Amino acid sequence: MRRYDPTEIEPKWVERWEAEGLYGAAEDPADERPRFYMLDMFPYPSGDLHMGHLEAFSGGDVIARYRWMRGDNVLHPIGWDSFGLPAENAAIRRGTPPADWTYANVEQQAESFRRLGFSFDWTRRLHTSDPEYYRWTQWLFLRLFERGLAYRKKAPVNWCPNDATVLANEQVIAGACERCGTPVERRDLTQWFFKITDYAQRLLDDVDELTDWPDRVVTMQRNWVGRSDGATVTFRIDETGDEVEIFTTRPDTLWGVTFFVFAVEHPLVQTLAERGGTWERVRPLVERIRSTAVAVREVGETTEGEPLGVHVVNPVNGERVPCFVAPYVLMEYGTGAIMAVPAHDQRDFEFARAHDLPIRVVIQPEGEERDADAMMEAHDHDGVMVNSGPFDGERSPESIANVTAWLEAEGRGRSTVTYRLRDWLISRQRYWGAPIPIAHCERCGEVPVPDDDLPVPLPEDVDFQPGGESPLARHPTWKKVTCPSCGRDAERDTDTMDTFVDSSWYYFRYCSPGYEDGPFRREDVDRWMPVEQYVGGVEHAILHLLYSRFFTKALYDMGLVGFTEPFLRLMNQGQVIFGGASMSKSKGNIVEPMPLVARWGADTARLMILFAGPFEDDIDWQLIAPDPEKRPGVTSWLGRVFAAVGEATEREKPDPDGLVRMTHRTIRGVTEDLERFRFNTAISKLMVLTNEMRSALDAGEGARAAAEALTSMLAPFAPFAAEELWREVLLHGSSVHVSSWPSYDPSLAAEDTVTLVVQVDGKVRDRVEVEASASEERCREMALASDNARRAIGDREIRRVVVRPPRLVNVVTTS
RNA sequence: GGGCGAGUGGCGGAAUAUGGCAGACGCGCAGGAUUCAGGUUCCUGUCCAGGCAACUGGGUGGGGGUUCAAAUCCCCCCUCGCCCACCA
Repeated sequence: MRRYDPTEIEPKWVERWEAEGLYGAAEDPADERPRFYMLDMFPYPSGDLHMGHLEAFSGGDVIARYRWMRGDNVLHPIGWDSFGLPAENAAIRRGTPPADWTYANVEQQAESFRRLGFSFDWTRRLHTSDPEYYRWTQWLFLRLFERGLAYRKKAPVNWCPNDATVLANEQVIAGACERCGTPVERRDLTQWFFKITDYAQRLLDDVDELTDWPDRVVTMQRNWVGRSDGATVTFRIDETGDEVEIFTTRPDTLWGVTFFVFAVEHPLVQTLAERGGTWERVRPLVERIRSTAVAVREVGETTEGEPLGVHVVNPVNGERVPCFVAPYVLMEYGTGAIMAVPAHDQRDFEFARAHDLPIRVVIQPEGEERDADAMMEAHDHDGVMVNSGPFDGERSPESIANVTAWLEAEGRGRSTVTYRLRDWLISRQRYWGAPIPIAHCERCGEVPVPDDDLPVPLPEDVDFQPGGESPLARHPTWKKVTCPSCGRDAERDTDTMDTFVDSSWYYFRYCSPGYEDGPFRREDVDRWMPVEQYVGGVEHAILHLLYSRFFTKALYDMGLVGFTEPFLRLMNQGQVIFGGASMSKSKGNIVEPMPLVARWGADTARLMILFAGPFEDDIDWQLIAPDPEKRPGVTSWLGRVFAAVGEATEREKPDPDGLVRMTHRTIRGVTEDLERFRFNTAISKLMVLTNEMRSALDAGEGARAAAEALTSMLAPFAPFAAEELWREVLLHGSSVHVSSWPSYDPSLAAEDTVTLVVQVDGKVRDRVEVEASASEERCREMALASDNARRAIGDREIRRVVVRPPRLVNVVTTS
């Protein structure tokens, strides 16, 4: 009999599978198998693989292998999201180029992936930091630029005055620079944006197609786009005659306006304050808020603010109300000015109370009398309009539409839709990213680099130390170019692109690896995509997925692809944590999978993490980690599988009837579980089958058919052990991973006898074996014949007998 | 503040989609066999209380409801987690 020794068998199969080229997706047009694109979110090469990678990629690999065995032509590619800030930080720390650190980590992760036995098609491997990849990132930028979807405008950035450098939000810790601890300031720089807001409505509408995405991700996408329906209303400044627009979702509260508030950045603030004679008091507030870095500006005092000394006239009733400037009004949303209705908006309410401003109730909740003086909080729900001139008595929410229609008819306002979504700021004042392929010419302005000149390469002789401008801007010669349009001296744009741009299209590139005439071939992409199954962390539930959806829609509009949503099904694995907290270097609680693999094998590591619980749930490694001195439970199970399959091959006898039925039931159950990502219960069913085989073998029976089926079903989960058994013990000529998924006979999978539960008044009193086909009448008889049931009934009268054949009978008595 | 999700043995979890035997499967633990010993492997037991047992009673965060029947459906509350948060 063969002992199970993972460290001996696993490296052998890694070599043989690669030599056999087992996992390539077939591009033969005559191949009529259904295509299945199984996409894992590609990793960032920040070191060796961590437990999160193990879980995510193990899940993806199970699906890919299962689909192969179901007869699909599977595309299961791998690549690296290899641009980004950590490489630059490592470069500063170690004084080596970001590329060295990055590609060393990539190689280590690639080696670990191989050792884990993932079924990747390595011929499609990509890295976003390779010139042959970012060439096409730049090409796509230019296509967006041509269509007006990439543009520049001023935007605030986080600035460290000590390092003289721009900081990403993640580099700002508690309002200070993560490197030197200096408080971060705000600066306004000209930045590149993608006009994702043009797609806001489509991004919202099309989530309805994403029926196989987790609900919470769909909800997050919806909330992030954040559509608000309301009205724009124009107010006039009494003292100056300036007109100011506001946006409101509650035009039905217009008669309750008792003051008016501007954002500190609003362009009229200084003029109005000077006119109102308040600039002396307003100025410090404005300057303080304006210089506060974005990453630092938090939810503050709702009541902070200063009067401007001027008034606006309410267009619905001609009332004159005072104007304020306050940080609780944001320039980025709506119009940067609001009408304040303290009776019906909590923030306005708090501000009014703090500044002793009047509060007027104009929406009464049904059947109540609200007294403004007695109110403890705003009433922001539905109700009946009062004190609202012609609209008294109207009920919200219908009143909102009526008031809006009236505003439009009267020319005092218009129906407006506002989105929370902002344009995507894609420029980074950083080195390790794809350079923005634009030249700045004094005469011609922003001039795109011609496609034939792509890629705009990153220079290698660069100073990474912080200070002054970005590393590319400091380079002595790199930025000097001749204008592609007029031929005069011009300068390259020295910003690089957000790494989210790189990751917004990588799944298209996998379809056309090495293609040199574009980012991808349309027929390749239309053949393989949309992605059938996408697997990755929920931390990408918003940005990465939204940006990818935006890219796909933009590419569709350009005629480059034939579909508008990139990912049909999405599955988010849970996080792997330790001791209730996320693993991190600073906490020193990182557990890496590869030492576990070295000791017990990849199959053990994969099974441990997949058996630990539902795929979407978090796993606390501290709770499932075995005693390091002891053999993990799943390893012992594989040992028992080896023993059982080995013994089964030595038997001449056929499988006993009970084992045959169990085998068919297991095939049915595991198949159903795999369709629903229920890896933990699938594995438990395989364990049950193993136990059943053991019993049969111990009873001197055969188990050969069960051994074949078990080995097949084990293949997606423990590919090495299954392959060893398949080829070396069951002696098949080719790999289990290209064999067929076992099928089941429904009549054999059905149970022949079942346990009939006999209840009296809802309490279980007996269990009786009946044939699965037992009739209602037969079940009733069996139940009433039960001694235990009769004893429980006693002398009480039977009022009713509920029969659910063949599983349950409930005898209801008079008690 | 808003949104979403989750609370089941000593532990991870199963049963929740479709109301019908709560605790599958595994870990751990206890006892036994093998072993010089540790580890390995195998067998038995393991929700709580009472009982030698048959069995009886209780039990899925708390409270209420619907139902012959609720871990599962409905309402209220508590706790925890995640996401978004001055969005007018």
